Amino acid sequence: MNESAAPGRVGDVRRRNLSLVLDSIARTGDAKPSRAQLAAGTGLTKAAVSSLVADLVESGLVSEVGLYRDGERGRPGQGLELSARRGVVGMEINVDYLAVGLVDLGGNLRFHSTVESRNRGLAPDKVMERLGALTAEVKAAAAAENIAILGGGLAVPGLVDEQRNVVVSAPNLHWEREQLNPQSLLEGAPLGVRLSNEANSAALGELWYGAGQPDFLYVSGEVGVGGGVIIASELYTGPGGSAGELGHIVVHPEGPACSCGGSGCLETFAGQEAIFEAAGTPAGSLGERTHLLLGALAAEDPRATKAVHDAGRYLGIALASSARLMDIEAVVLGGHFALLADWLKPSLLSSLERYAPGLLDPSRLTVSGLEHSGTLLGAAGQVIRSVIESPFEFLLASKLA
Amino acid sequence: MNESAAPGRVGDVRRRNLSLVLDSIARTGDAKPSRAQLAAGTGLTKAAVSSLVADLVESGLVSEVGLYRDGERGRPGQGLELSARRGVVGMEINVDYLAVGLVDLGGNLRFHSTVESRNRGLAPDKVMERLGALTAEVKAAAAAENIAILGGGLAVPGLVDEQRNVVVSAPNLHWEREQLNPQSLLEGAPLGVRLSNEANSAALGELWYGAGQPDFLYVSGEVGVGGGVIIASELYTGPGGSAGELGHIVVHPEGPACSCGGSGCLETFAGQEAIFEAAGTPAGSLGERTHLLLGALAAEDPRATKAVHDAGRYLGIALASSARLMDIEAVVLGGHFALLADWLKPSLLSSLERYAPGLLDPSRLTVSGLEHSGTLLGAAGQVIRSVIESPFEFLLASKLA
DNA sequence: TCCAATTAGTTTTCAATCTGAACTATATGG
DNA sequence: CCATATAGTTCAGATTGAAAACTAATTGGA
Repeated sequence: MNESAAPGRVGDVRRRNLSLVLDSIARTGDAKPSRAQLAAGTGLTKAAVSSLVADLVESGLVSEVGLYRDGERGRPGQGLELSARRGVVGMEINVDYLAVGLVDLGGNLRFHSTVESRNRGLAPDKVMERLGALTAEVKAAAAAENIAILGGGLAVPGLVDEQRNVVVSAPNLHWEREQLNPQSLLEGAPLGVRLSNEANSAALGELWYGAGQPDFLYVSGEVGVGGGVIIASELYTGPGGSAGELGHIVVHPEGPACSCGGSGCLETFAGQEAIFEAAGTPAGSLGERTHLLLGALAAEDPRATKAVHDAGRYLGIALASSARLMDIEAVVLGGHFALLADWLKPSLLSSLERYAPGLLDPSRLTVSGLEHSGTLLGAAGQVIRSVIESPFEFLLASKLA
Repeated sequence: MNESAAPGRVGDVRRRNLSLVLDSIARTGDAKPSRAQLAAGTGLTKAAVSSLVADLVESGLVSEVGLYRDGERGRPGQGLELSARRGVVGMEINVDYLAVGLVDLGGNLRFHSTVESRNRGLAPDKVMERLGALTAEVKAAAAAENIAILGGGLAVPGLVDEQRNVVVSAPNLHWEREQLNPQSLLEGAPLGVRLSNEANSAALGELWYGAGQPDFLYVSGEVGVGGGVIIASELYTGPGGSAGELGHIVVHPEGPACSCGGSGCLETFAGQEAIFEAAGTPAGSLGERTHLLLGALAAEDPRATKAVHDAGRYLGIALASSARLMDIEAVVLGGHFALLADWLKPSLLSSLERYAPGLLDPSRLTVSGLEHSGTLLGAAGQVIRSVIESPFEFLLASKLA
């Protein structure tokens, strides 16, 4: 007999409805709904909502925030919101910097700190030590604002094994199969720390806290070219968890060799390194080179202009193929593609028009507005969403404690 | 307040468990499980399984098939199976032929008939009329075997709007926005007739009735190059329902114009027409040209060999990009790629190794064994699966009748 | 032949959970 | 100050699966 899914129990109904109510509160956001409004919005009876909300309030996930009035007759409702006294820490390790932030359950970035750190080639232990110093700042800020830290999310620029806390491969950090211990950054946080991929987290940040649309491809141009695929408001990770590798789509059969072992990959035409080299930007720190490149573009330097133009053309080819294959109708540019968007977009759009006419409406090619905090918000948001999607487990744990 | 998902009701538990039990019976297949075995397999109690099975038997979906013995002590169990007296009709409209089949709930193809029909450019009404004549044969066969027809699935080589029964675009039939009335083919069938895409149906047929694996990309080389993406044992259709368009991945930036309006698409290198032309196969019917091409390959004709070799090379590029983007680790070749597999595979594999080394294990590039019946099985299977996934609705309907 | 052992399946009691209706609580406005 | 309106709670009733006790059917050995 094949293994099957778990059987439905009567108690599952409550699990689902707890999540439904919590999600309703989260999505209503600033409007701070009453129990009666939740009943109307979810289709549950007032009786059921009252009982569910009682559990959520008792666990501390939801707070009552005074009476709700809108000038009409009748008894006023009690406004409800996700507790502003519970937070999750977002953390990011990138090639040239470390960043941390504190996000409350409502998705507000309550504290934020970034430090430059040349992490390329540095041992994971060393990087984690530096990150630990930064998280100490977050803990202090949380204590000062009386926010309990429930857990954390740590984003890294590479392929991760979330279950085992292993960075399988982060070529731009020169990390291969590195075992991390992210829990150590937040001892005692009940939900622990979840490791995630930087491009995926940025895509989720964009989904939940940025220009949310249910379906889009997020393109992350950091040192590598990464991508995050959002379908029906969920991250598509593929069977093995590494979907969205836009940087290694083949855009020219006779293209140069790529660090991945293949050849003709998008990254060899549109990665940061490739653009800097084609533009003739001298070696230096990322910040310096970016500054120089933007300056050259502003001065209409022909070499820099052509470099970015070509990158846009090949990015257009990769997006045309991706959009056809995955049926994607919207694209959000992040990372250095966001910085270069003004110079990149014309050739990108004309390339899309040449290789997949009519497929992608130009108005649906947008630039991320979250900048670097998108990754932090997404990394923390994954933990927040996991609570919203299964609050029952959280209630159990908080009842025991 | 945002619209939310439907609230959980106590009755949902039974919906889910009915499906769980039915699915368990379906997956156990020829082993014909007893109630006690189902209880062990699903995690439900014997009492619950008995009650659920009683409903399923009453509705006619499940039959008891005598006592189950395996030489051990104790009371023998009643074997259960999906009823062999209920069936679904699979139907296929393709460029050069029409096909119908009768599939019982257990997935057995009980009757099968194909006729040549040059449908390219023919009006949908005319084609549906011919198909109607063919379905009459199926109805007669079903009556003779005392099988009640529950519904049907109709696969066409194009993009469909399943909800509205519209063929949005089937370039190889020269159909654009054609409204069909598939229900008319099976008047009175309680589940109606579901319209679907041919490549997607073939992929699902492969999943359910062929070399089932939970994750793979099915490549359908009919007149166009189509694809079906199976992730976690489900068809991935994308937000708009048209994912898997492998034929229009850009494999060469300077490639020729494609019928889709783009250029450099895989279809211009590896579509049937492109291969026939490159191989120098003279014009004629599909059957004749295929026969000639296979003959030329067997005779090691250099032009034919090179044509197929090149097609394999570009197919490899498309698969490398797809595998990277969607994290796919297995590929099943169908349609004319299955026929050409012996000559295609070498260049395809070396191309994969060049553009995405190590990504796809050569042993996971396989050829479909279902041949043309895969599409029929998949088209019918979608209706069968819809019953297995929500039997509650079916029970309700059969109780009213 | 007959009974202990074993396995299949049913019946009964109980707890969880939602619905629906009746009820209480708290506001507005004439 | 009371009619009206809206928010929220309480309680009986229905559905459902779990758990345990029960009945049914078969084998094998005394």
